Amino acid sequence: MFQALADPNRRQMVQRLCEGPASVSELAQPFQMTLSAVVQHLAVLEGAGLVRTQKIGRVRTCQLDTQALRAAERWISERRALWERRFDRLGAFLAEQDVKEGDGA
Amino acid sequence: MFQALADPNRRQMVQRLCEGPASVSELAQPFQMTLSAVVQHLAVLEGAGLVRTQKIGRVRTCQLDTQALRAAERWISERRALWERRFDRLGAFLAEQDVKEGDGA
DNA sequence: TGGTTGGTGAAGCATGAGCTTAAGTATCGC
DNA sequence: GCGATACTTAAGCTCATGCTTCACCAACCA
Repeated sequence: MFQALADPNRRQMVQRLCEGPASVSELAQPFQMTLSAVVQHLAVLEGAGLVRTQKIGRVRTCQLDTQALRAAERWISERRALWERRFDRLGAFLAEQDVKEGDGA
Repeated sequence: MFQALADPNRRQMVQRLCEGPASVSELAQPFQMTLSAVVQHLAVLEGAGLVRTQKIGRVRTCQLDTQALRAAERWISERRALWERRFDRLGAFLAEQDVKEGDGA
């Protein structure tokens, strides 16, 4: 999942898909690379659950699936919150220590 | 940044650092790998701005820096929101297409 | 019907990521 | 001072990743 978002090209594809569904060729258009390469990136994104695709006739249409994005967002925000809460506690503790220091000794 | 979080070992380190600062050796303890390898992971995390470290005497202490986490969170949530807003506008239509495709043909 | 378009699949190649070993440096405790 | 501790640095090895080429199939359309 993070693996999938690690590549700049794939992030750009996600970016593109934010603006609406696209066929494989449309998705490949802004890139220099081969259609083959694009399809491989697409496979990674799909494997990570970031993108869903369906083929109609000979054209495969891709769109974002926000489930995985949600999961990633949650992972990050949980950890951030955890650390920041800890930091607050530490801050309070240090402040208290300070008070005691300045006061007692 | 996403690159840095792409590796499971590094995510585990981040996890560990959520619970408080740690020295390099402490951080390395749960892993099978060499201290060297851990330091290399640490360098990646630090390079991504996820971790800050300072060396006192001969021990280097590491702690989370939530700035980068915040940035990642923002990137994801912006894109998710963008797509979901779009989905709301187009949603009924696309969903209907989906149903017809998957069901009828 | 046959050419063009849109995508698929496999093979191969170059680079980089993740790890190890090994040797080195700076501190700490005795 | 001297050995142990806590890293640091460099080199090398292996396997995964990102890409290309090429052959191929399937649908569209003139």
